[in-house]
Amino acid sequence: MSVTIRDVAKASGVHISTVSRTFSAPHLVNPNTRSRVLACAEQLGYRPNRAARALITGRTYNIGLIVADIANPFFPPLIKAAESQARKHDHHIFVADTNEDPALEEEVVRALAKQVDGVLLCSPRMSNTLIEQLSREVPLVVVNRQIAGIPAVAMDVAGGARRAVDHLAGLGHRHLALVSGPRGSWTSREIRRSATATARAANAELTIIGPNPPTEVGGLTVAEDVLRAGATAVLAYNDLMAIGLIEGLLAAGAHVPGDVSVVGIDDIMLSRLTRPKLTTVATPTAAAGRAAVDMLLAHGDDRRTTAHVHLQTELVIRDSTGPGPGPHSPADPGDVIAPGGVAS
Amino acid sequence: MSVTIRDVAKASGVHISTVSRTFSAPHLVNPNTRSRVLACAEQLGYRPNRAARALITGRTYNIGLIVADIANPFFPPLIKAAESQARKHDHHIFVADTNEDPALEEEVVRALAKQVDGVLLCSPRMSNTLIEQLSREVPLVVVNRQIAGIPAVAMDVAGGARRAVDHLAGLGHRHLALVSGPRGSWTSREIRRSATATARAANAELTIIGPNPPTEVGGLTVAEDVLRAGATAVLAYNDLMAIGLIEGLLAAGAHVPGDVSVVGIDDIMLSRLTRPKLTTVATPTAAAGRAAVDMLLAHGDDRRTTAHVHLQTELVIRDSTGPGPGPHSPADPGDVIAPGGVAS
DNA sequence: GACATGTGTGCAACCGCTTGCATTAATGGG
DNA sequence: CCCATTAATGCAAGCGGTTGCACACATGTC
Repeated sequence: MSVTIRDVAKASGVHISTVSRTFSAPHLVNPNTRSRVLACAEQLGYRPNRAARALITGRTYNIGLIVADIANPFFPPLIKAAESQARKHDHHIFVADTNEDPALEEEVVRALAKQVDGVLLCSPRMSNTLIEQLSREVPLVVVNRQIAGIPAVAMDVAGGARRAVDHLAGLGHRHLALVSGPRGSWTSREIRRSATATARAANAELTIIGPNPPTEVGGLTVAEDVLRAGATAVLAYNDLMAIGLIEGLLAAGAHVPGDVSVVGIDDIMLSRLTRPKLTTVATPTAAAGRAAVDMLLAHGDDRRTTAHVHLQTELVIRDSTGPGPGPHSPADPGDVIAPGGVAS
Repeated sequence: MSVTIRDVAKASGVHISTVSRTFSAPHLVNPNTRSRVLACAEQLGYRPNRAARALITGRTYNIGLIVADIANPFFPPLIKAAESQARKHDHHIFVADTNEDPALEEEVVRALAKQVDGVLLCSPRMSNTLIEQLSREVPLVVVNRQIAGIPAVAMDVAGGARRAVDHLAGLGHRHLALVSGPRGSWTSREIRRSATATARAANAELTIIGPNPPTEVGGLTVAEDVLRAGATAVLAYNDLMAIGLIEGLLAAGAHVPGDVSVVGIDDIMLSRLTRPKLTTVATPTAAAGRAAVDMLLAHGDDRRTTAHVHLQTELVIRDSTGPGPGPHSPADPGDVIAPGGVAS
């Protein structure tokens, strides 16, 4: 069927081991022989079988990339960057979608383990202990998570959340809401921790709503909760939820940012295109994808140090945030702040 | 390092071939032996090495999925559906991004060929002859392309384009523009063919602008061309371009749909969220992903018939299209149709 | 009781490739 | 001219599995 090393050996009149060396250790073969072998290989269309090679070398030149939801716009830029970086190093990537299901994550890591040199676990939902255990079976790099002893690339969402809350408080909002993300998300915990501390420092009230599925629908369905809580500004776990939330608020008759300000996180492409344009915390997803691949591939060289890469985030102020009720025009209890009939 | 079939054999006191059969032909081994082997395997954490198995069986249980641009919102739902469907059949998928580069497509197919049972070529940009050639090296299914002898799943974009043009003509637009997609795209050719024929039948003028990169920027940059051409309605190759185009039109001072109506194709998630909401031709991307995987996996059974699956599209009318100048208020040559100072 | 039949297991070759070791030829030094 | 080096290649084992074949044993049949 397919052309193997034996065919090339036969065609060029050398032993298969010489053909093998021509490709994997060229300096060991005589230049003349080498070029003859290469010519034959070229002519026959020979391509080394990586799986066969991996069997003996232990290196597959494959990487596993596991994400919670491919269709979540946060991930495609990360996947794209990782794939591109991987191919620069002659690696291919398996992509698996775990549907936000921790059990599926474990299953997929194990299923992939034998065919990859390592796995990138992006925003994993499983427990730290399980991740530690898996990392003994296959090299792991986690993205958006921090676990002692596991190489990681994390984005500074805590700093982003702090700046977002400060921004809102600075606009005069005294009652904030945090629409949190899915259970098991390290990012969500970080945001919550940072937002809580920052709100307290700014002397603002913070209502936490969640956990919620990190989707547009997840945001849409909490619009009522936000209004009922009387918050005039909201930080959402991600842009998708923020956008859904805005839809929900508008549907309920509340204006954005007139009645309620909304900040998202991620700065997905979408966020520049909705109306109002979304104020959000930009996360460097492409850089994270590249960095994660680099760490995974470098990891073999130096098992002693487990690096933790930290990437900065940035608050991008657009049109979904505006001044709050402020001290001089306080929203009295009982005031209707939206045609939806919700009291602040 | 890793636990192999030999470890299990030793632990359960049988020959490796019996262990092998326990997993790949259970009916051939005595129930008692089988359960003993399974118990040992379980206890040792044994997992068959698929690459090793593939070496001898020729089945890798992997699929290659090649797309032009992962970050293009059209693809993620397709990838997600394909991945999910593949895993239902116990297959894993490699994802490769070719950056709209035909040469890279060829390279990637060849690089992946040995490690997969087949490749899904989504919206390929390379030539038919090259695809035919590659399909002799590895089972191929093409998505959004039709080539005799190659299994394909195609969406009825021609029908979609027809309905879109009819919609616009029906609104009274006499001068349409088609913002076409990238060179090498079958979809783009289909749209062009269908739009041209439909416009002629409707007795409307059609200006073709392109080829263009199928991105938001690609749409944005042709806004001026559209205005200069004097078209009052536009069909874009995809939603991303349509959205970029709308941005460009608004920036140039033209109203949408007041001055120019815009129709996209794909109905990506984004299109419901922009303002104005985009009128578009919805394509069944998830269904396409599933169907493509099914065809690839079924293909082995029945090499004689090369199926071509055809999926319907649907015109979704939202807010980016409106009445044209109509017969009673024609836009005279010289009329300024937009503050941008463009004559129709 | 001889014989075909079937069941469960072991043996060994093999998938495509790598690699330690042995072998041979060429080279240089004394 | 002999010996130690070095360079280039061949040989064969083995990576983790699968599978055709042979074998041993238990059954059922007449």
